[in-house]
Formats: sequence, C-alpha cells, structure tokens
Amino acid sequence: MAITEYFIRFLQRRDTLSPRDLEWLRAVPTQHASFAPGEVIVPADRSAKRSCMMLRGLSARSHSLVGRPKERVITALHVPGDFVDLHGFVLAGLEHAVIAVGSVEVEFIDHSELVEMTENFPHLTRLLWMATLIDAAIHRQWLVAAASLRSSAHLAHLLCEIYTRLNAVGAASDYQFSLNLLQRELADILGYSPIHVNRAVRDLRDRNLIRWSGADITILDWQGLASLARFDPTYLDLDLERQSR
Amino acid sequence: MAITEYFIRFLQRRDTLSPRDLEWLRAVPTQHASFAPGEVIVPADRSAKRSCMMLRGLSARSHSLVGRPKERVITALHVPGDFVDLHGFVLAGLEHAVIAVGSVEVEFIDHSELVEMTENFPHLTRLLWMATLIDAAIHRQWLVAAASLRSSAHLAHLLCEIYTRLNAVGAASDYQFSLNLLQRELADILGYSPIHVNRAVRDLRDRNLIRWSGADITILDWQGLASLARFDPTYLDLDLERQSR
DNA sequence: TGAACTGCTTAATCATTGTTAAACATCATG
DNA sequence: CATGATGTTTAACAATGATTAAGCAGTTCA
Repeated sequence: MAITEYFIRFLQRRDTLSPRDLEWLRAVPTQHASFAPGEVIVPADRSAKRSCMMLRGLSARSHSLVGRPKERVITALHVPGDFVDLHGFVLAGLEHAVIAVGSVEVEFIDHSELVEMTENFPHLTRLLWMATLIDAAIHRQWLVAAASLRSSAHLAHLLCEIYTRLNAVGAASDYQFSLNLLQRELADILGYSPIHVNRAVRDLRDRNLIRWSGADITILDWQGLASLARFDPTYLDLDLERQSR
Repeated sequence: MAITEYFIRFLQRRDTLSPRDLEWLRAVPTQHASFAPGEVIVPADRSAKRSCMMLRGLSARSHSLVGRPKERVITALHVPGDFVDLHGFVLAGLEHAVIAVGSVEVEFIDHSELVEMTENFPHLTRLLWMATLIDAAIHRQWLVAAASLRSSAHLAHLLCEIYTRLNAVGAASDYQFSLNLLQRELADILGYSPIHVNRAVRDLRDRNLIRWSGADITILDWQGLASLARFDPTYLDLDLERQSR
C-alpha cells in the first residue's frame, strides 16, 4: 500500500505538489493495519521506528495522568488524511499514546523512508513539517477554546472544527458526519465531567443547532453553531495563496 | 549578529550538533531588535518574511478573540533560546501575534536563509522541526493541565515548566527566576479571572511553596510544587538518548 | 507633597461545573 | 424473553470560578 489519497488532498488544499513529490508519496512503501475501538495504535514510549497515517476512522492522543492512572486527557483528534505521529520521527519519542476511537485503519511508514525524504525532498519535508505545525495550531485553538468558551460553545467549537477538517479532505459533506465518540470521551477532550458534557449536548439540541443520534451528527444551523463557538477556520490554514518555494 | 548561544544550548540539550551545523548556526546573518513591554514583535498576519528567536526577556503568543476585541488568550510563553515563529516560515502565516512581555531582545532570521538551510542541512532542518514539535508538546501539556488541574495546581505547573525551561538553557538556577508577568497576563494564560489568579498565588504562598515579590520568584519547595502540579518534564524532551541519524 | 494611576488584595454574591445517585434506553446474549 | 452490560439522561447538592466592588500599596509626575 502507499500513502492515502486523503493525505495528498490534505497537502494539496494547502500547497502545490510537484510531480516528483507526488511520485514519492505514491511510491513510498507502507504497512496497512487495523485497530479495534480502544486499542493502542502507538504506545507512549520512546522507541517508535515508524509513523502512522490515518486512513479510516478516528484516533486520539491520550495522556494518562501521573498519580491518577484511571483518568486521562485527550489532547488531539485525528481524522483520515492526518499524519498522526510524525512527532515520533523528529522527537526522541511520544509522551502520550495514540488510541483508536471506534475502529480504525492506518498506514505505517518506516522512519528510514522519512529520513531519506528529508535528505532528498526538501520541499516535501517542509510540507510534512507544515502538517505537524497545523496540529500545533489546532492545539493552540483548543487552548483558546478552553480558556474563553463555556461548555456548550466549547463543544460547538469542537464540532465545527471536526466537520471542517473532515470536509477539507472530502470525508464529510452536507453538514453531516459520523463521530464515534462516547460522551465519556468527549469529557476527556473538553475537560468536563461526562454529566456536564451531556448538559452541553442537550443545550445544543434544545437550541436546534444540531441533531445527534448514535454516532451520526447533523449540523442543522451552521451559522448559529459557528457563531456560538466563535469559530474562525483560519488556523486550519486552508486554501491560502502561498509563494512558491 | 548571529544565532544566540541559548538556542545552540537548547539544541545541544536534545541532540548532537555536527561542526558543520554549528558553523552554519554561528554564521547565519541575523538582525537584532529590541521591544518595549506590550509591543508587538510579530503581527498576526500572513506576510512574515523572517522569523525571530528570543535573546532576552519573555514573549507570548497572543490570540485576540472574535467579537471580543478587548479579551485575549495567551497560548504560549517563550524564553531565551526559543525560536518563536518558525511557524511563519513553514505555514502561510500566523493566526496570532507574538508580543513582548516585559522588555525583550530578539534576533530575526530571513526566511531565505532558512530555505537554504532546508536545501543543504537536512539534519539541522530536522532539529528546527524538532524545536517546533517541542512547542507543540508544550501546548499539549497546557491542555492536559487545563483539563486536569485546579487553579493552584495549574499555576504551579506553569511555574515548574518555566523554571525548567529557563534552567535548561542556563537562564535560571537555584530555584530563582524572574517572571515579568502581571496577574492579568497570568489570567490570560491560565484561563481564569485575574481575581482567581490572585487566589491561586496566595494559596501557593500560604502553603510555603513559593515566594513571589514583584517579578522575582523563588521556589521554596520544588518537590511540593512539582507534586501539587503533577509535573513530569518528559514532554520537554530534555537529555534523551537519541539514535544518530 | 499629594493627586492620579496602576496593580495587588480581599470580600460578597452569583454562575458554572463537579459529584453522587438513580432512572432509562439499547444491545448482546443465555 | 429475561438478564446484564453499557451508555445516556436527569436531579439534587457541593465545589470551583466569575463578577462586582472596594480598599491598599507603590509609582509617577505636577
């Protein structure tokens, strides 16, 4: 298998890929793998020899807490096309685990391939670097949301972001998408108790902003939801004019 | 002027620099600049042609809020040796401003130099990439702290982190350091009201964990402070064995 | 010296969020 | 069909944090 078209679309929404770049991306060998809900995709150690890219489903970066092993905080969600642990390539390792939320398919890429890429494909290297910086921009936006929004608006922001990211790679449209997240997991993401997450979900429903049954979400009023969340997708760096480098 | 020795120390705490890497770092031309408290170092637009590195003082990534122009959220602090807006090099631009907290000195590096570096110094490129990923790891840890710690512990975590980062580049020792942050700015960082920040400061003082007068902070009981904050510096990626690449 | 200003501190009150408990729905399975 | 398991929903109460207001301390500057 080779690199998913989702990831190529992710890059192409943000910069131009040369034929040589595309050729490398499509030719690089990868290993396919599937994971059941809750399984660990990348353990929180410092020995990874390969990185993984999302093909299908949803994964999460999960931090377990010192002294409170039963609790955890989720600091990122990853959708198809996301290169999840490039960090493991550049840093000595990961301080958190990547877990499957719902069932997940990924492609693993050996770090040796990535080293070769950094030696011979500087433009592509900058693009992968860019992908990790978009993750960082998303982290910052989550910090902004956590500091400035109350429960319903905070949840609304998450929904706006996920839909925008899914839509950007062609994995969602018509304001409908599927999100295999339990309310308990939402609580780990937003930093609330599960009961409070439930209050926030009910609030968005009561305002007729969303419909949410099982894993299926419909955004009934995008304007209303985005305005409540003060959502501005600039940080996702989509569709910008770039100087060619 | 050339790249600050603080930044070289930042890198050397994490990987081995070849003589050729060191030579490039010491030779690359930079432009020195000073900023008064509150001044904008890097504006929040998408046109930066150079990136900046901290030489002295403290800077912050400041996000202004849509619809609430008087409020802001600070998502990162930067100390001497930090390469603040490499993002501006790799991404199309910054979605937030970098401001001076207290008076600040920086070195600006033209993006053209960095492009040349990515063409000719792949190992150094991976190291700069690493520097931006450590920023991302810090973002994640702030998310964990925000979601899992209450006010005093949250503030304690920030103090542990800042001291560790200052100490790592040789800019602080003996559990003493200087932090030019107003309580109002702390509130923008931690996501609390200024009054609540004051309560947290008082709490840490009452527990005899810190002394804080003016800008001068002394950590009286590192063990106690770190334990309250559940501080584990792993995410700063200091002093790890690395395979050579 | 003494306003005026800025930032720190404290108190009182109110809003938001956490905790505990229990009812309810759904689903897999004996 | 009954049972247990899992996840959602609701309620009552407790804890945490926001807001408003006011006093206090140090600085600047007329």
